[in-house]
Amino acid sequence: MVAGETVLPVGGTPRRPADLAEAVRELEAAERPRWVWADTRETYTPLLERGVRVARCHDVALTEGLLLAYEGLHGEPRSARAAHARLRGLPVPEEQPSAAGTLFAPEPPAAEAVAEVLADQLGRVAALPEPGRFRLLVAAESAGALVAAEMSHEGMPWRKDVHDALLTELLGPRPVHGMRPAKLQALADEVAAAFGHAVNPDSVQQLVKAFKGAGVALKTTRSWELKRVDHPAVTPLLAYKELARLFSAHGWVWADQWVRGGRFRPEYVVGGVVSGRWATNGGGALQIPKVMRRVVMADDGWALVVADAAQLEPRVLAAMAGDQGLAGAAGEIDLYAALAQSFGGERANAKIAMLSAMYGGTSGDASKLLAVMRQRFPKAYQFVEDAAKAGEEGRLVRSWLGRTCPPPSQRWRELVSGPEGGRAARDRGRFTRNFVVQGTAAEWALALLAVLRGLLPEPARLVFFQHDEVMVHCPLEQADEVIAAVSQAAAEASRLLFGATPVRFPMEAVAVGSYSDAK
DNA sequence: TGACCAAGCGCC
DNA sequence: AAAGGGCGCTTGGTCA
Repeated sequence: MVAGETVLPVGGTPRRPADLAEAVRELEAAERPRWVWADTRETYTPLLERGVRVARCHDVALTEGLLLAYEGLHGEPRSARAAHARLRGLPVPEEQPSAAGTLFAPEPPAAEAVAEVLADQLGRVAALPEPGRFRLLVAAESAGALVAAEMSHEGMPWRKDVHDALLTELLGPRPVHGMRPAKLQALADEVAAAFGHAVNPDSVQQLVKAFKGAGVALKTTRSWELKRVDHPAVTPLLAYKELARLFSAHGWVWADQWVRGGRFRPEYVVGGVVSGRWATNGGGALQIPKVMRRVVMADDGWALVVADAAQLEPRVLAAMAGDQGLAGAAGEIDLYAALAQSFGGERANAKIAMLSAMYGGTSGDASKLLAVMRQRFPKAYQFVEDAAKAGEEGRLVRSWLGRTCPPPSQRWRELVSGPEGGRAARDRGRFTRNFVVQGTAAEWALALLAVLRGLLPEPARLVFFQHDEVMVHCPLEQADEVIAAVSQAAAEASRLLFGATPVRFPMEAVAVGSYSDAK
């Protein structure tokens, strides 16, 4: 083991065994400790490659990030090295943007340094007003890091042959490098023909110019704006845009880069979004077009169990705000239907009211419906209004477990006191209004993942997670057990976050052969 | 040539 | 079904 490698069980002595993976395997089997390490992906991935899995960990860097954000220091370097330097009053090293981009990765911090930072972190958590909630957040975030590393290792089943057939059907056969596929080229030619001259449909400038020449003034070439234009180029152009995106973002080149051995292996970035949602680094795993779902197929004799949390955000709001009326509606499977009677019997209006409250919408009937919401569900209404007000005033807001939004930038402070200040304030108000809901929904989903991971029978594996949706790949005969595990995990996640609440969090799972059959 | 930005659109 | 917030990614285009 390299000197300075940092793996230690909580309460134990730092260990530097000759064979790290074997040592972890043995200790895990004997004691099931909560492993502490500087960075889960770095340390856990090599363990997974040796077939070693662990149940629990404490990720020092992720925890530091959560604590710094809580302390109003969002964006400060959060690595274990940086945390240790801060603790010792030494100069804090710059955050490495990405290990891949650097020739010489910084030396990992010594186990003793990690132990010091851990002790400091536990102390900072204990001093918080709600230490129990924050501990749950730290545990969930760390469990998420385990899941992320495991999902990258396992990969999502991806049938390259089906993918190729789909692309060929939609675009024509794979073209030689640098050329457009036949159907894409045909659409580009149609666009050009409609204008009577050559136009590159990928160039905004050329398109705006061409439309101008045809007597059509466009502000943008967004598809919703094009749809309102009466010109023969519009239909082929819209078709072109849709297919061009498939070709460039999820086409053959993408597959060559990201799909190996029948698996798509993206790198997930835990806590990559300020609200606590995950991001991905390359591969666009969270933006797989719906039309491509048919390419995700279970292995022979296996099934995909797919589940998404229904109407998660309004349920989260109902539980957080402690609004009795709303919580009652959130006790039903269809929350919006249960709200309909409060909004003139219109389910659609109930939905607009809820979404406008959570996102700060103002369009159409929103203000009228919000007035109803304010009167019928005052605590829920007040909850998001308070979050918005805090944001507008430059204050911080926190999720249910304590994830904290970034403070306003210096630029924002300048803007707010200027002539356009109202706009900037309202923008931040919408952000913080949404943050408290989206952030809490994200931590509910993390808790679900953490629990579900522990309930899955061997050899079932989590293979995909997208904000409020999970996918498990398992042998056919385990499908029923996995489906039950999903709803059990949803119930447990709800209990962990909110204790006894009338709010239900339905998560109905289905077993399918192909992802496209899940909805 | 590479770095950077804006537009546009995919997902939740 | 919208509305809103959050992202990643590709292309074209500009600038040094």
